[in-house]
Amino acid sequence: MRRPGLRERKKQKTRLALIDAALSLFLEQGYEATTVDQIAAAVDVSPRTFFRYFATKEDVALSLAADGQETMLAELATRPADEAPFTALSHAVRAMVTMLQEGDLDDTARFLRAREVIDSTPALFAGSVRRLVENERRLIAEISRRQGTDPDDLLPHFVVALFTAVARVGFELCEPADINDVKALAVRLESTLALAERSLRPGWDRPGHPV
Amino acid sequence: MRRPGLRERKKQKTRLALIDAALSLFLEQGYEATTVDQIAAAVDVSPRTFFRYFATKEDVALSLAADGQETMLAELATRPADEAPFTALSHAVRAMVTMLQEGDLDDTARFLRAREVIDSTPALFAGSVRRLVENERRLIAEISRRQGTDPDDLLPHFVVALFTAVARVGFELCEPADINDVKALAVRLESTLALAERSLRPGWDRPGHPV
DNA sequence: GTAATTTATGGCAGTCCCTGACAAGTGACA
DNA sequence: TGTCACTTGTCAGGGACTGCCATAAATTAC
Repeated sequence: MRRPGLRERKKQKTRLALIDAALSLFLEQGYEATTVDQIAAAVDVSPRTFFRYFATKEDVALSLAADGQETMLAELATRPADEAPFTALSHAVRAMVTMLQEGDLDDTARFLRAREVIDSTPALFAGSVRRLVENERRLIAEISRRQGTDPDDLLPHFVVALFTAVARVGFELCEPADINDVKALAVRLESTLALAERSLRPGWDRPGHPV
Repeated sequence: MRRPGLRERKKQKTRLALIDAALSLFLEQGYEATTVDQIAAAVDVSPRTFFRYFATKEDVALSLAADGQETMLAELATRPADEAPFTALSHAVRAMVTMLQEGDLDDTARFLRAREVIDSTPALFAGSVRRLVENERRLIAEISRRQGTDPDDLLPHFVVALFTAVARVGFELCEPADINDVKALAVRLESTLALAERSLRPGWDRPGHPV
């Protein structure tokens, strides 16, 4: 775990600075009202450089969530192969929240701030869901690999789509109480997972159960 | 059911012409590669007019699916109030497919062509999911109205999100067999609905069941 | 320590999506 | 037929995003 070179550290620094500046501006004056020129100017960087860090304007708000998805996928890969798919997926999301609780305080605050902006901005919320769904392909691949089934089977698609739905509701903004700490977020997620658990028949997510 | 005036008929005609031209171009040279100028030129209409018919470039491909969602919502409103939420939603999607089967042949062909383009274009697929999710708000409102519960309750959110997931998988392109007729689409949808039916516990979508 | 190489950045020109405003053309209706 | 409402085209412009090239900084080689 050698600390990376100066160049790399600088890059991470500007990346975070861009995210922070963008989130502040989005909260202040709204997402569509702020231009990337403004964001770049706030960090004292050229607009061209902004697009070298983030492919699109919405990316700057969604990149943290994307990171979360990566850790989720990584966690999923470590789950025992004999674990039921939905159970494994549930543990994977939990790992994401756990990482938030254990991680750097600044990082956690930033993440929650991004969540707040995303939830209150339709365009960003849509983008967030888009990413979630795009990520399903990888989850399906991993699940069908674990089960040794064909990725084109209906079941893995169904399991993953259903899981995505649960995760989506679990991370949703719960009115009227703002979720401003990780704890409340974890509670909300757990109650949604529990609801799913008691709504589904045992063994529903494994092949061979039906008929 | 009086036929609308000339002005209205002309508008519908250009609308369909724009959709057809756009779908052809998208299939031919890809979505990103075609500009709205090209689409407008193909219909002999100014680019400005294109945006009077469709708010965005992706709208021209998604508007038919949006129409389908409208008929679904309308059907949902006619379902008996004592029907279980998920059952009512299932009947609502079925009504959409039925309408396709009974409707004009040109309309059906156009719809399937749009579906083909959407499924093979990541950007459009993403937009399609976005619309689906945006529509959830209305579905949630309707479901909680039927049940007499608070729209902020976890349950209606859960039911609708889960239903959206099922519908999404049901309309998915099933490799390697292309779904090029409505019949095959209906079959796929039914088998997904059946899978959901036997995966869920009876009464899961009504309040009071848990504990 | 200096030179050579790699990599990040800035500036610029240009494309495309999308919008507001105004003027001109076309159906609706008395 | 004449007035009114609505649709369309044109124009100007903003904002997102990209390719290209020159410059500056950090890394590596010597």
